[in-house]
Amino acid sequence: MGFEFDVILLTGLLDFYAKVGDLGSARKVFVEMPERDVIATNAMISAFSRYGCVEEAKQLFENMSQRNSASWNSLITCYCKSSEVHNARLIFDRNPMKDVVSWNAMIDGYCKSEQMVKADELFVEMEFMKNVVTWNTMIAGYVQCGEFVRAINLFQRMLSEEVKPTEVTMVSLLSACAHLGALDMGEWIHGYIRTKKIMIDFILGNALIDMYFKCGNVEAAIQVFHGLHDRNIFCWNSVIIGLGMHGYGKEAVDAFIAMEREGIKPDGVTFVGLLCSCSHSGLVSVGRSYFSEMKIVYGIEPGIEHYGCMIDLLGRSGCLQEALELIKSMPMKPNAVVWGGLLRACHKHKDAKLGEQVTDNLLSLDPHDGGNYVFLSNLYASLNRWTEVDQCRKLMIKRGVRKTPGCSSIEVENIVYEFVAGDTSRTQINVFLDKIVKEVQAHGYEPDTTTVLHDVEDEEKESVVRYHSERIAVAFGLMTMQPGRIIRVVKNLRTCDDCHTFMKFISNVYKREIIMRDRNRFHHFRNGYCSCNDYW
DNA sequence: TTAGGGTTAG
Repeated sequence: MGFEFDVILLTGLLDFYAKVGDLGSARKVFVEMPERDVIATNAMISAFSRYGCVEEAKQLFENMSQRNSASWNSLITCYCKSSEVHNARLIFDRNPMKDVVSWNAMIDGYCKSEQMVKADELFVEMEFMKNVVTWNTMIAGYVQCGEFVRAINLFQRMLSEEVKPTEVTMVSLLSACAHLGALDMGEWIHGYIRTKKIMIDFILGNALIDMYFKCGNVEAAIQVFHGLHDRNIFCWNSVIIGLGMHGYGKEAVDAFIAMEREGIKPDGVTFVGLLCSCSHSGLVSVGRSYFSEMKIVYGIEPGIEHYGCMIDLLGRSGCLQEALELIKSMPMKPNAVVWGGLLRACHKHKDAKLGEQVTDNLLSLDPHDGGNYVFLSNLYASLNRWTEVDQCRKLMIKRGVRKTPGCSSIEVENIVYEFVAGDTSRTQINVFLDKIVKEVQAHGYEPDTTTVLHDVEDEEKESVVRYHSERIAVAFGLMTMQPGRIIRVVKNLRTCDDCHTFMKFISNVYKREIIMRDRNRFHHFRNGYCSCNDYW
């Protein structure tokens, strides 16, 4: 009795040390235990696994005279966590007492290393052994790999096989909806959570808030936030980031103040959200002062991402020199994002001299990002420097750099439709789009010729800009959606000036609200105006 | 003692 009690107690202590980050003490407890049973040894293996000490875990495992299934599973997890999926598989295959946990651990290992084909092979092989964790692992895996539609499809299969989803399932699905901008689907999941009375904890609450913001429904996001019993730093951060990306800079700052009042300490992510919010709303002095307070008042050392926000904030508002000085004063080496922010600012404020200087740095750091070349090319184009535009294009061809194709999606009746720039195969939509162009031209819209070079590497420049993906998506929305319904479009890149103007005209001429999420932020078009005040 | 979920800069 005494021995058992000791072992259980000491194992608990070992586990406690491991979980609070003190591997040394955990190991000491283990070594000094008078006797060690399987459970204690498994706990030690898990502790090693937590800290990536694969060799120690393996040694301990190999020396065990007796093992239970948890021993095998702990080692599988250990290899997976250290990205040694191949070794995990060797243990998995050797394991004589495979249970559902072994399979799930192995599937998760494949998911985390983005080997979804292998994960799916095991998933299929499991047949009736699958439990809800298996399904959750696969769904989360697809989300982590960016295969959002697959994740949703798998969920539908899960329902058809009558497996009862859990709050974990919901979190992954909401994350998929947030990425896709699939509001209808997100709302359906919220409804499902309510009818099935699924507990809304921190994580699920945060997933809902994030989904509503990223799908363009600010009010619903705020409502969920206020409905939560408890809010942790993730929830506050999502609110600050969400408000900022919709252009509610002042409200984001207010949220930050409210958060402090509630006694929650901001972290690095909070400041990314806060500075970014200031940047989108042109709150230059507020942003400057929060940046300077970060370390002194809040004890948070600014990271490269915070410098990135500041350079964007300063550059966008026209303080190009100050932005450059800040880059020079950074304690770390500036990366492509930092230089990219300044390049965009040079483009906006038509400073070709600084733009060239910045580009040298940028292209040496990130020679394969097509977007950078496009931006430089646009900068030259806006200054009528066509020789340089041409050189830029040739350089891209020489280096084999391709611009990411523009892609927009729109959700109609629960189905997400995707459109790619320059797609002229959908004749009906394009005919309709041409009609829209004529209509808004009659109301004063003039196509901006400088953005014709937005897609420098494409031969069919004309048709590409005429059929930028967001235009096709909006045309499709106007064709298929009931009058008065908000058109919501998600684009993978930043929208160009010309499309931005075009959307403003449509919102006025067709009396339609358009909410567009681009790579950077949200644009709410209504009555000929955009919520970003043309500042983006 | 073993498996699944959340926020972040161009």
